[in-house]
Amino acid sequence: MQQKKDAPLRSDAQRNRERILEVALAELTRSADAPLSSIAKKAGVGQGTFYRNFPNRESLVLEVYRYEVQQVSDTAAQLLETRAPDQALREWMDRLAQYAMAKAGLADAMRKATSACGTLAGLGHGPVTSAVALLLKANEEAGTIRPGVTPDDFVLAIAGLWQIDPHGDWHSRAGRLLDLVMDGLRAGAPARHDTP
Amino acid sequence: MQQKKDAPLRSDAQRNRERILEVALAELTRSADAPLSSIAKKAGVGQGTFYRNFPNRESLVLEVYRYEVQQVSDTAAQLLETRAPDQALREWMDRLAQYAMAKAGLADAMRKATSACGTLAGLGHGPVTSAVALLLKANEEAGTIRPGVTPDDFVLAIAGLWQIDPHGDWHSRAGRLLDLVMDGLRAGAPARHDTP
DNA sequence: GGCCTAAGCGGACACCTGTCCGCTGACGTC
DNA sequence: GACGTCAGCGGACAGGTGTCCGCTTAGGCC
Repeated sequence: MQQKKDAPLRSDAQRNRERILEVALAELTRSADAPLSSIAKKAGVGQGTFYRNFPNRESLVLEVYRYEVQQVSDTAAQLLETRAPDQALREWMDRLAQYAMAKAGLADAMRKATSACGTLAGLGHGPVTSAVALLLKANEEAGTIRPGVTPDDFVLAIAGLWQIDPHGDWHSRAGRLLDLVMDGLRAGAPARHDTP
Repeated sequence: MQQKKDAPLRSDAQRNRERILEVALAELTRSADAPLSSIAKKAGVGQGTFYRNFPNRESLVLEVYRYEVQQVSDTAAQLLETRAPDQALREWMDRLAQYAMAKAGLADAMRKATSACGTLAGLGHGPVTSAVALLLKANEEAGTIRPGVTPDDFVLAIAGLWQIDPHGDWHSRAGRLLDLVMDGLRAGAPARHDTP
């Protein structure tokens, strides 16, 4: 299906793109701010080729970690199946934080992508947005959060995540932040949240 | 008093610094991402001089807008005199947002400063931190917010502010974010918030 | 198999940030 | 007012991002 967009790629172009991603994964894992030019060189392509495939660092990082991002996004639906909506949401945020901290440079890319087009359109209106929308909808319907919260609101609210230093005690800092956000979302919820 | 730190500056150095700030205000107002090198050139100083005074973009921006930042910070105390603590806090956030949006590049500098040293130490542990601490303390004592919130927590919570595009309808987006944060802070407050 | 053509290549280049270091001139001393 | 010294100067430079454009070559066509 998405072949429609990939098919027109010439075979050598395809190979180049994959080689870049391969090298990028290795280099970015080694150092989150590895020079793009060196990635291009190690992949054996020119600057031009590189930048035609990935106009900037975020787009590269986002693509490199696309699989991971997809996974996190998919988690949303799974959590909703086994948890109360609000617990699912809270837990999903934790996973998101975990990934952001684990994958060097991902948080940064997320941040830039968030502020990119003024809103989270930067994420290509991608899987993350869908996941957030899903979770918010489930919670709104269950009456566990205030009505009317948009994915955009949500992404802004957790923006602090992308600023947390992955070294240091990110876990505690992120936890406090997410608890606070969660409480904010709960405020004004129609349903009493004294779930037994 | 603070002469202690300024006095050792040689007269010509002092003049240079001021000329840089002067030019920077003009250039940054014109375009938030004016090249630092061009600011240096227009101020008639070398790169070295420039960077010795301001090691990076944020430090320049923060200094250029220091007066404004100081003003916002001072507002905290004033608001506390005439408003209930929680209203003072909420209103202060609004002012902060307003300044961040009005002064091109300030938000960016704030963001970088925030994530700089892992925590908000980047702000030089400056007036903003003090203002936040003051507001939080007043609210905690009044029982209008949950106890134990640190300035660091707060700054992380409002991090979304620095991502909002100053064009577009920042006012609405910021308002929604800050309302949410405020509700989050209120959650778990010891006092009923039906202040008469 | 040779040819055509445009998709794709890749390196030179423009521009920016931040560093380094030999030189200069401000200011205390006499 | 001459002088020595070191704080401060400033421009060259290293390194990174992103752009541009003449050349190459994959792949359809005859």
